[in-house]
Amino acid sequence: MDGDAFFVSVEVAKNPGLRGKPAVTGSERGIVSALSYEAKALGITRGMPIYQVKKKFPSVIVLPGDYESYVEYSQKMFDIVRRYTEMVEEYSIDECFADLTGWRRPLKMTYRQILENIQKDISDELDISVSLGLAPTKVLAKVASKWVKPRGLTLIPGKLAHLFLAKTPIEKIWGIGPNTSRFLLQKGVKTAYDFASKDEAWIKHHLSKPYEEIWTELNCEVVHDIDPNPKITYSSISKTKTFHPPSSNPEFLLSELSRNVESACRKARHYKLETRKIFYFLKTQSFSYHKQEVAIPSPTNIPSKILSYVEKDFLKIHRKNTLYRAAGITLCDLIPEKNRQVDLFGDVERTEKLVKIFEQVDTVERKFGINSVFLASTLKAKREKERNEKRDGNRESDDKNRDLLFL
DNA sequence: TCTGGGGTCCTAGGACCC
DNA sequence: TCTGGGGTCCTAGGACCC
Repeated sequence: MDGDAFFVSVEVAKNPGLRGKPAVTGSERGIVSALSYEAKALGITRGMPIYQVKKKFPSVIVLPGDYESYVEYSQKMFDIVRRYTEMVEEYSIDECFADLTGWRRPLKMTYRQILENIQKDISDELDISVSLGLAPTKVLAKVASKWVKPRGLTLIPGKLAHLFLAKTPIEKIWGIGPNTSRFLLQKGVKTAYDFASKDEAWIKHHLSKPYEEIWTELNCEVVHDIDPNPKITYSSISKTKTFHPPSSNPEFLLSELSRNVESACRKARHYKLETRKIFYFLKTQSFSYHKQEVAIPSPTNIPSKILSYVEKDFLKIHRKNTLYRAAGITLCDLIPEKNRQVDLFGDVERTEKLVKIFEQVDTVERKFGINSVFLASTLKAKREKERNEKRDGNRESDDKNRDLLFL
């Protein structure tokens, strides 16, 4: 199941006055995240810069993303699918896989009827539309769900798969990107059918495991099972922010990093994870990265600790007279908090104090909103963000009109 | 397409071990 | 000093997804 122009559909559901109009979301990011079918008809595409949309298509309604609503609708949408089977895997905010095997008899419906009911429930109750595809494997189900959009409902029985695959260009297959498509095209493989009909030895010889698995699934044999377990952990957490205008000011850049570190750590604490290795970078105007990796001696999710490592060799990556457009951080090598080990050479007492302080920060934020407490080193970045929001006329931050506290 | 933000998995090759 | 054979772990980087 795949939501149709999901973010925009939710905006329309929240504000029916938008229905039938060309609209896009993403003004807060500067590029189009999602677009209504009317906007698509005008020639707007995903990823198009917002300023271009405004200039070329002044009639288009440009909206900032409202992630909380999208999550809410997403959950309701998946809960509706769960009325028909518990085997639902939430794949992304607007997509899920569901295993309907064996449910025809208990539900007294054909597979088509089950899909029709899911589609109708979602439409009636949430006022958004989805496209559905039914097939013997995930890779084929993806083909099916994209076959007709919006409000599509496509069944691909294994025996008829070849008919669909013959009409599907190889680059449209889930997991086959531009690079592999180019390679396959050179080898004369143009359609998904060409690919699926190669023999196994050919696939093994030319490609790696993930592509072998796609090949198997295109041939109707299941490799990727449906996993109904909710995601409870991460192997990495990253936060990146592009700012404009670009800057070479080290204090400003550090404060942008500081803000990213804080928000990455907030997420890590929420999932009770600690990092053993961080990776941070500055992105230049020419889209190259000046990056640095640091091993953290004792795992942590405390921003001030991590920041001290960032500050230590920040100057190694920062070059004078270079304009940077973005800064980012990734917490890698995440392990569960309970495995915390004390750093023999670190300041144990201070660390324990910091842990307690940030427990309180989390409590304060739960009560007064995210960013009601932040590091002083983040201040510059905060000011910048507020200026931009004022300029762009976006929704104001939750932390407006509130006393600012910082450590 | 002048270009955001957040992830995952796989492979090759080096270091190191018995 | 020169030699065999087998295995694991880690890291960097590529490719892909939404």
